[in-house]
Amino acid sequence: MILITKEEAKHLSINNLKRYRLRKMVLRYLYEERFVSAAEVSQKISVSLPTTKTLLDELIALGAVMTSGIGDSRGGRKPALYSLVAGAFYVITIGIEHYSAKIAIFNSHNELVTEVRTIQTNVNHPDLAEKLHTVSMDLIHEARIDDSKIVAVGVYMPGLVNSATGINYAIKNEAYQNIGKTLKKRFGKTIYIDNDARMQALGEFIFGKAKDSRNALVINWSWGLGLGMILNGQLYGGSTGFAGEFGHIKLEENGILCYCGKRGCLETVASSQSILNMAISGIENGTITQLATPYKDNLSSLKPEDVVNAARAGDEFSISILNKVGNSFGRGLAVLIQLLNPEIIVLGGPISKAQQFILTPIQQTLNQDCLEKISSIVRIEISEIDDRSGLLGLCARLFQKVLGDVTEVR
Amino acid sequence: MILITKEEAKHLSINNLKRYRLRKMVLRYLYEERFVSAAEVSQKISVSLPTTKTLLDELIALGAVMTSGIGDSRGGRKPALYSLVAGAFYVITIGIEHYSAKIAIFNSHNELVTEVRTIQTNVNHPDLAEKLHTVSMDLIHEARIDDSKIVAVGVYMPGLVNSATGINYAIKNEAYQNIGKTLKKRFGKTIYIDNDARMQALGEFIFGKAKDSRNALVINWSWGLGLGMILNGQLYGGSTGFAGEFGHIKLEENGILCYCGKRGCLETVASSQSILNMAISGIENGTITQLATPYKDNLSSLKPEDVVNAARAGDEFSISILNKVGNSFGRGLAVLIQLLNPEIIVLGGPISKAQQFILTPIQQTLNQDCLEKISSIVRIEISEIDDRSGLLGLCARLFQKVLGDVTEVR
DNA sequence: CACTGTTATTTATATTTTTTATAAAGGAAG
DNA sequence: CTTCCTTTATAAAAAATATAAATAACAGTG
Repeated sequence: MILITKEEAKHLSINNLKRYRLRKMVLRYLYEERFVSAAEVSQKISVSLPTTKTLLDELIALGAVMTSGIGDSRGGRKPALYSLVAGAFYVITIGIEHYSAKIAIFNSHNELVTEVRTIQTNVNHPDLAEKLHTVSMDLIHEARIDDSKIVAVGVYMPGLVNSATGINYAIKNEAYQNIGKTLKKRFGKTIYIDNDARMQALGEFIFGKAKDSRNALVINWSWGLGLGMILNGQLYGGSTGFAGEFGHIKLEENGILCYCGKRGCLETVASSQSILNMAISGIENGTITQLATPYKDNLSSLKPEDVVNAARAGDEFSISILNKVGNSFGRGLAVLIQLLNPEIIVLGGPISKAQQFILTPIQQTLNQDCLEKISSIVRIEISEIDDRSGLLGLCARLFQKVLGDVTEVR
Repeated sequence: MILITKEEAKHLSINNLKRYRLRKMVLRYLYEERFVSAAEVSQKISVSLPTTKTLLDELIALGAVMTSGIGDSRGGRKPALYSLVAGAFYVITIGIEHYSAKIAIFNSHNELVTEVRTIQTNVNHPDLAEKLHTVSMDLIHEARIDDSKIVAVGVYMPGLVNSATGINYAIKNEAYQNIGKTLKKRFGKTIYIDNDARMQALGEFIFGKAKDSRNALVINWSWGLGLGMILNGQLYGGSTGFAGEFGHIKLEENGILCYCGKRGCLETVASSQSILNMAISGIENGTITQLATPYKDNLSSLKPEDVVNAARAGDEFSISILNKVGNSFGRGLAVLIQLLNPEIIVLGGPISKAQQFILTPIQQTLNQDCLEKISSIVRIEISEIDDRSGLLGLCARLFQKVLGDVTEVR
């Protein structure tokens, strides 16, 4: 076995432990950099070139690494390049959403090796874990993957998820609070569970707009306001994994009642639902708008996206709604910026697709509410990968766990 | 030299680099643990006992480490204990406050080896750097410290300090925006500059109430509201060192005008100044209060501490003021808790000394504004070391820098 | 107080790694 | 096309490190 558990690693002799750690460092570096020369690896892991070579040779013998051509030189002999074998390791990623779940398998080049299969279900489904396992097995067989090469299974889900324990405290059904335990039994692999917004944030950090930003905030702007944070280059989850409850910070003393039971939560004035509420009451009151004709007698089919599209088509009423919502959202964002001084904020979800109709009012509010020195350095951008950032983030997180966290390695 | 610069380390051969890193790891471990056996060191640095022994012997020969007695055993031969020599390294810590500066020197046991000398001055003093240097030199001589054993000089100051560059963007005077540069010239040592609230947070994290809490918030509750954050066990400064502007988050849409130019900042309703304002207007309006007699004709000498003391003596009016301020503060704190899910919040500064008179209204507001799952796990405590947490934090930070950040060491 | 079990320390040997030297491969300049 | 320089690759010598075995120190027990 190339990778072993922490428990097994404890029983290794000093020499074997060193070897194992070096191997993991090499694998981690190859995972992150794709094509590297032996000299670069040697530099990175602070080990002489001959030993680096034997390490690489061992990994080649184990089938995890391969040589792939020769690189460019800046004056001397061209180096042989090494890379991870794409099929050396696989991870299964599962994204649980409100009424559906996505399942997909990635290889060690972060490439999808299966379709993203979507199943209709919900968090309280009686045999969710079993269903997820069955579908995963189907995918493994279809893609003809050797089961032993699956190194980890990851799940993201909404709610208050403590990734250290895998327990979701927002779910009433006790059996599914701790779905990790059930999955562990079924899969017999390393299981990792985290919150959906956090995995999206990691996806943006590694593959998206927040790449290379050590301090980034990613907000999924939809029915709720999911916030994932990258702080000091690390995913931040808080002491019990509940960090990022951006939608339920209270900005109005006597605001609208939120479904969480509190009053004046940001979600009550800056979510998809608030957009719908405003649109519906406007249509009912006979406001002139493009939305009136198609939806007047069919209010229940009105979706937030429709308001966004109408705004893009020039509908003044829709623009004013987005303006209001943007201002409210901006007030919350200003708080975040003052507290965390991020260098980038990435917005995802349907509302973010309103582009300038939403960015302009946000910026307006930030100018009002923030210290100039702090707000002037932050970039606000719209995600380009928010349909898959969660699964990608999960994929990256799993490989981080399996190949060693940068922060873990001593 | 036991410690060298990063630049020098780059020119080391692989073997010497390894040796150097191991030495630093040993020193760091001894700095953190005080008394350890060779076996423990060996474990910690993943190196065999014989080599650990030679490492320790070398460090003893260099005068940085000494044996100090023997430890307890659980059945076998008692181990020889090793510890850092107290006088092996020293750091100079400088705390710049609004109208004064504190200077003190600590040894590698985090012990003060001089008095804490206070000089009257302010950030815009024409020759602040020179004065600080002169006083430091006096202290060095008085304590008979060998100058070569001073390994770093640290400064904390209020404002928007970027600790990576040492520049303070809140100070108008350009020459003193970058006091680090001037100090570097004078001292010729590693200079570290950071924000006051952050250093207090680190002090609490390492020596105070937040010890062993990986996610802690420390608030200095005084004229301003200084926030320092420990997230994932690391000090958090944001992308440009401006994180923690808790006092200037906007919670009231049309609130009081703040000196920062914005309206409705938390500081306008939850700082020392707001306590004074309420007390003064109450006294002027003839409210019955213990404060009336001593201060009626002498309002300018009224201090926030007086209100706190009156409350403790049972003065209803003062209690009601603290109640209001506690509620306002609680609203801000609720936002912090929802976003960051800390396990402890440590309050320092004069207002925090009001104990239950302020904790009760805070808790009340938290119950209203927070999700129960998040607020129920957070402990709110009053600092016991807030008169010296800043210098202590700075001392720890300097040794972290010099002996290698845990996160830096690979 | 001798005996046994346990842990710490030291020494000798075996193993691993680095260093140094040398060869091979390629680029740049004349 | 040759020479010189730089970089990579490999082999052999030298140094550093780990392992294992031996010794020392101590606690508990009969």
